[in-house]
This record gives sequence, structure tokens and C-alpha cells, in this order.
Amino acid sequence: MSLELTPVEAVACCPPLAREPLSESEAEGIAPLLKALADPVRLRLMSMVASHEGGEACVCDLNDAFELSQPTISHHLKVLHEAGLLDREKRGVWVYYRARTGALQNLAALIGGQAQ
Amino acid sequence: MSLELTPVEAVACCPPLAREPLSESEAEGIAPLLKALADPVRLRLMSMVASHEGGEACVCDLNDAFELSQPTISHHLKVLHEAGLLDREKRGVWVYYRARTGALQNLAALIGGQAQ
DNA sequence: CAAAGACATAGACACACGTAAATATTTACA
DNA sequence: TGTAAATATTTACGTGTGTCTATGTCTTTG
Repeated sequence: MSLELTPVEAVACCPPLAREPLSESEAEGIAPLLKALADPVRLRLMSMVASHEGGEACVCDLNDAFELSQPTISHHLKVLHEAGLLDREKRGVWVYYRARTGALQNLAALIGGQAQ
Repeated sequence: MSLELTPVEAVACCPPLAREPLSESEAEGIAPLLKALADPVRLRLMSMVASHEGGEACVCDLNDAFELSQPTISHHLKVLHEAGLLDREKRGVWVYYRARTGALQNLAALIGGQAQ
């Protein structure tokens, strides 16, 4: 067991931004999650996986949608995975990533939640 | 009038991430908004302003909450302002920043919106 | 008009980040 | 067993980012 929370775990701990000021440690836990999303390529990857049927997509499909090298896509997927936004599963030669929609919803609640 | 959208304007244009894949230009419009939020200090600033009474706060109050130089806080406020997340108003010697809660809610809808 | 206070801007620096090329690893199949 | 395909890792490099110090601008007040 780890005392270190993943960004996705950290985001579930806090009331909405507009309710009360975030503490320093809360902010430091949440920022990495936003950072993981704050890149055009990763936003598109996240959106492609989340909107794909079954909420999952094969890397082989994702690579072709970008004019970027395969290692670059692999790198971005790793960032999203380590932030806790994507789950990873290997099936045969292929790797499938699955969106953690609960994480997205927790993040949305933090950002857009009403003050009261 | 400008043909260039602010990040806050860009975020209002798109269905939720999980509904359909974001286009390249949509993603490039939205990423800067997330980038503006994806810093612990700016997250706390945004939260402090949004949760403050009246949805606004004076820079003088914000500076004291951090062990950072005044120009650094000023820089972060500028980033949030230019992203469209904070409005800026000078009253006498003091400057007040006001949270654009609509922008936060649009962003939350984009991130956490249901697929259907 | 001069001085002081509130905030912004400019410049500089260390570090992080996005990308690509080269290489490694894993799996399937002939 | 060996070869090809899918994906990850390593390394390197240019660019961006967060921070500070120094300085500028604006407003109030003596």
C-alpha cells in the first residue's frame, strides 16, 4: 500500500473550487491531474478513448489519428495512465486503454460545482 | 472584433469529451484553459477568488496567502485573466479579481458531461 | 508637487515538457 | 525457433514555465 495518492484519488477529496479555498496540499494533489489533461494531444486521446464504444480503444487506432511518432503517442498515453485517467490492459499483441469516467466526473464536480 | 477566441470562449463550443472525439482545433482551443488551471498556485488563487464573498477578491488579500513574491502572484493572476477565468477591475489603488463561474461550469460540462 | 503604497512589467535563470530517433520488449505465427 | 508486428523505453534536444530581482506605472495623500 502507498501513502502517495494518485491525482485521481486526490481529486475526490475536496469540495468544489467555489465553495472554499483549496489548501496547499489539496492543490498540489489536483494540479497534476489537470496538467495531464492540459495538452491538445492528450485531450484528444482522452476524448477518443472515452467516446469510443465500450469506453476503450486500441493503441493501434489511436496512433493513426495523429501525425506524430508512435513513441510520442505512447508517451502521452503513459502520462494519462499515470495520472489515473486511463486504465491499461494488454490483450494479445494489442494494448487497450479505458477511460476512467469516474475520475473525469470527480474533476468536473471540483471545477464546476456550485458554491452551495 | 477578433477572430481569435479566448480559451473560455473555445470551451463553450464542444460536446463533452466522452460524447465524441475532440477535433484538433477544438483541443487546441481548450488546452490553454486547462493549462491555466493546472498549477497549484493558480488553482488556489482561483479557488480563493471564487469562494470569496461576492466572488471577488483584492490582490492585497491574495498576496498574503502565499510565501511567494508579489510579482509571481501578479503573473499567475495574469495567466488566469488572459485565459478568461478571472475578470479584473481596478478600484482606487486596489485591483479586484472576479471569478467567471460560467467559464468554470462550461469546462466542467466538457470534462464530466455524460456520453448521452 | 513629492512621497508612499499597490500592482504590473521586464529580464534572467533553472527546470520541466513535447517531440523524435534509436532501441528494447513482448506476442503471434510460420 | 525465428521473424514480423505492436507497443514501450531510452536518450537527446529545443522550447516553455515558474520564480525571483529590479524597475515602472498609477493613485492617493500630505
